[in-house]
Amino acid sequence: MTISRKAEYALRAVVILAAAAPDRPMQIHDLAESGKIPAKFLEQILLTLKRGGLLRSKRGVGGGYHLEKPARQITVGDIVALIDGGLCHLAAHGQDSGTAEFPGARGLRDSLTEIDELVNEKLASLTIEEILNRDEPDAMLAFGI
Amino acid sequence: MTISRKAEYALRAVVILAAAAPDRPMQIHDLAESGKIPAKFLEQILLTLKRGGLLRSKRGVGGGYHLEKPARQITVGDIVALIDGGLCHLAAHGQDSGTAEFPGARGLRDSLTEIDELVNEKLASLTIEEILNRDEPDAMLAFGI
DNA sequence: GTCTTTCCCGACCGAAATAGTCGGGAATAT
DNA sequence: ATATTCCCGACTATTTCGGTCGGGAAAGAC
Repeated sequence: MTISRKAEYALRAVVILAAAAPDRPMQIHDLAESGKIPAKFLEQILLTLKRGGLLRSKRGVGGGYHLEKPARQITVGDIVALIDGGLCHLAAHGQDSGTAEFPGARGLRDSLTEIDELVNEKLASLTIEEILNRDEPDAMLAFGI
Repeated sequence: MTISRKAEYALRAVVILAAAAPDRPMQIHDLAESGKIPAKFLEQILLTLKRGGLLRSKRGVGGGYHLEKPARQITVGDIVALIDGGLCHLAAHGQDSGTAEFPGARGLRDSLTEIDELVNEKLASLTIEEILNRDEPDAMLAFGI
């Protein structure tokens, strides 16, 4: 029913990276500290995000992670899909769930699917950039925009 | 991330009961068969729904379950809340999750909470009656309404 | 009464998912 | 060389999920 803790850690990490200087990579250690995320666990997560094409990494001294693409092109949906494997499903417990046929069965399936789609659309349209802008509503004003 | 199977069983059961004759109670056994739900598991579920005030039961010969109130006054949200204990939460992993403070933390929380609320509103406004009507879109026409 | 039907209800249980940890290896820079 | 940093598979502990089991208690039927 909930987004996994792992996915939430992933979101935190990406948000932090998006807020940081885009040229300087940030190390797992620092990221873990800022986000209060177990470092070794975060390692796994970042790797997944990297494999998913959201992050880029660099090894050795001065290495670390940074975003692969601009924050406006990364959505919460992307991240959750990578980490939790697929998006939210209220309906669809797969194979047999559709098998049961009783009066109202179709209506039930359809109704849940509809809500499903709503959530997934929302997650897919919510970008990291929006989240950041939301955090400091007057940030843009401060920059005279 | 998903609605639990238990909650889906509960939904099926209530939908079936709503579609059945409102005066004659229906037994666990029959309900289990119609909904393809493990009988003993269903027993647990129905009991919870009863304690939650959604169903009423009668023991002995000719006993069974029926709705406590009309289908239009029972929502999917009611059922999910009773069975899964609380509604959907994308955000809010409770105690410590709010503790982490980094740039974007608030925006992240707020964004997730907003989607949360959207889903919960949807679930809370979707009634069993609507589900049933949806199943047979022309049922009302058939009755000359 | 007593017998049958039906719900009531707590305890238990195996499998899977969750939430990590561990220990080393491979690049990269100094 | 050697320190730093990511890479990566294997392992583990805990919790949740999805049930099962076995008896008890009420309400009629006879």
